[in-house]
Amino acid sequence: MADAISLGERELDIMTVIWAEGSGTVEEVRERLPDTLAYTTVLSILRNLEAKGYVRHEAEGRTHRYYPRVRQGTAQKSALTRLLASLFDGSPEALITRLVDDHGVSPEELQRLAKQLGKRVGRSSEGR
Amino acid sequence: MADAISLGERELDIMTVIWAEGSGTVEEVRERLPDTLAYTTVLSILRNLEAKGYVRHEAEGRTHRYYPRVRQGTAQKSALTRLLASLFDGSPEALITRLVDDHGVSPEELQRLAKQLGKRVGRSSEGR
DNA sequence: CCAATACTACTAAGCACTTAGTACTAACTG
DNA sequence: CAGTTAGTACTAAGTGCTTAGTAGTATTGG
Repeated sequence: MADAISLGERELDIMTVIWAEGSGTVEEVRERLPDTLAYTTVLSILRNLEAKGYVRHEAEGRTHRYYPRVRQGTAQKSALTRLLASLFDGSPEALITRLVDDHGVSPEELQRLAKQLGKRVGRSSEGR
Repeated sequence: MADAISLGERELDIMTVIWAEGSGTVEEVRERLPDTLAYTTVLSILRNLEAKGYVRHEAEGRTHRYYPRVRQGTAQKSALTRLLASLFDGSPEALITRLVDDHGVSPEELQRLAKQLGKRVGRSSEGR
């Protein structure tokens, strides 16, 4: 698991904004966060994320614009791998069963989704 | 989310043993952990878990035997809820798609699972 | 040019989880 | 019954994430 992505809660909030918008300055990110944080807090977290290699920045006038260096899909994969290993004994089926039982996914929807996914071609492992 | 369960990595390791075995003394848990930890470390974590209400203990001779007070299913639900909200925009479909793309679940298996789940009756949110 | 403004860099404190040592207590053994 | 052993309680230090303040730098307007 060379590139396992591990994010704290706030870090994830911020990455979510960056992923959704494609990029962002400190102020732009700050505005879009679900909770109000100090400018310097957002900056600190962005710098941490940069130190971990999850974002990079470019100077834009006198401000810095931050860009993602990892894809959301990669983070999703990492998080799912961790969750499967830790709580579901590595069984995706157990996880899906729980989605059906607890998260409002009906077997009918699941079937529809299965058909739809079956039609797609050669996408067996995207991620990178 | 009244009963959201939040566990650290080691705490989860230990809960996993307790769930799998049904109960355990400090030493029993320690033996079954994936990594080697000091006896006192395992005890500390169990006591933390007890303080959070996730396990309880009974005296057994001169040792303590720890029992789960929350079900693994409850922890699975909490973890999935958190993951869905944080990385999948609340979309179970997006999560399942990622399982298919990255975790070796074929659309055929998914379809089989959907059928199987469809046959079950009235289990909309059970747990064990 | 100088002051105001808009940022970034540096620093640090708080919290939760992890880890484990030391001290204490109860039970068994010779 | 005293020493050894097994186990728990108490204490504390380390780490990483979160949060934000203060100081410094660069741009811009008068």
